[in-house]
Amino acid sequence: MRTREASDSGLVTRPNRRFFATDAATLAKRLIGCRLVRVLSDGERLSGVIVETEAYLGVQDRASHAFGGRRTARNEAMYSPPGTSYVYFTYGMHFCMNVVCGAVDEPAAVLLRALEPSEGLARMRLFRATPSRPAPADTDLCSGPGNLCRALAIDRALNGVDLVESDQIWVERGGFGRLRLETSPRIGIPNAGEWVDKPLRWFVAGHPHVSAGAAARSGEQGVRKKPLQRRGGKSR
DNA sequence: CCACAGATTCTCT
DNA sequence: GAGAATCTGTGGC
Repeated sequence: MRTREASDSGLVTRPNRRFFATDAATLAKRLIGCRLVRVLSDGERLSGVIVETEAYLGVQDRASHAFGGRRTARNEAMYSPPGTSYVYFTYGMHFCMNVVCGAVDEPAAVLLRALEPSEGLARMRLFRATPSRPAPADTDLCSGPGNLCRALAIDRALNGVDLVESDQIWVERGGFGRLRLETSPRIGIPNAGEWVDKPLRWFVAGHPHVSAGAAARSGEQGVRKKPLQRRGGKSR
C-alpha cells in the first residue's frame, strides 16, 4: 500500500490492485466514500468524494457493454486488469467513467455516477459552464456520469488508464465513518430485460450531490442534507 | 415540480 | 441505419 500526502488532511492511502479485484457489486459499495482524484496537465488537482455508483456484473448482465462476452474496440478496457479505467462515449456528446474490477478477462466494471466535489471547484465550474448557465451550482458540478466526466476533464484519453499507477487519475480510500447507503435499479437501461430492475445502483442516502434524475427515479424527494464531513476532520 | 423532446456522433449490425 | 450506462431547456401545472 502506497501512501501519499493529501492536500487537506495528512496521509491518505491509495489502494492497490487487490482493492479492485472483486465483484462489481462489492466494488460499487466499496468505492462510495472514496475520493476520485484527477490531476490536469497543468498540474491542478481536482477531486471529489464518490457518492453514487452502479455495478455492471459481467457477461451475464444484459445491461453491460460486455453482455454475452461482446468484446470490441470500444469496450476492450473492460477486459483489462482490475483497477483499469473504462471511459466510453455515448449519446453523441457524453463520456462516462467506469472502474474495471473482477479478474483479468472478466469484463466487470463499476460506473461512477456522482461526486461531492472537494478540490478545484472553480475549474470544474469552468468546464461545466454553458452560455445559459455560466456558473453551475456545486450540487450540479459532478452529479451524473456525464457531468462528472466533464467537470474533471475525463475523456477518451483516460480510457484504459491504470488507476493503481497513474499520476493523472486515481482513487483514494475514504476517510469517512459509516455511510448510510441505499440501492435502486440502475439508470438508463430500459432494454436490459430482467436486469432492468435489479438493485445494482448504490448511493449515499439523502445526499444532495446524487444525480437528480436518479433521485427522482428512486423515489427520493429532493432531500437536501449536509454534505459529507471527514471523520475527526480538522477544518482547514 | 414534472414530462418530454432535441442535441449530436460514435459504434456495431 | 438504429440505438445509445445522458443532459438540458422548455412548457405545463
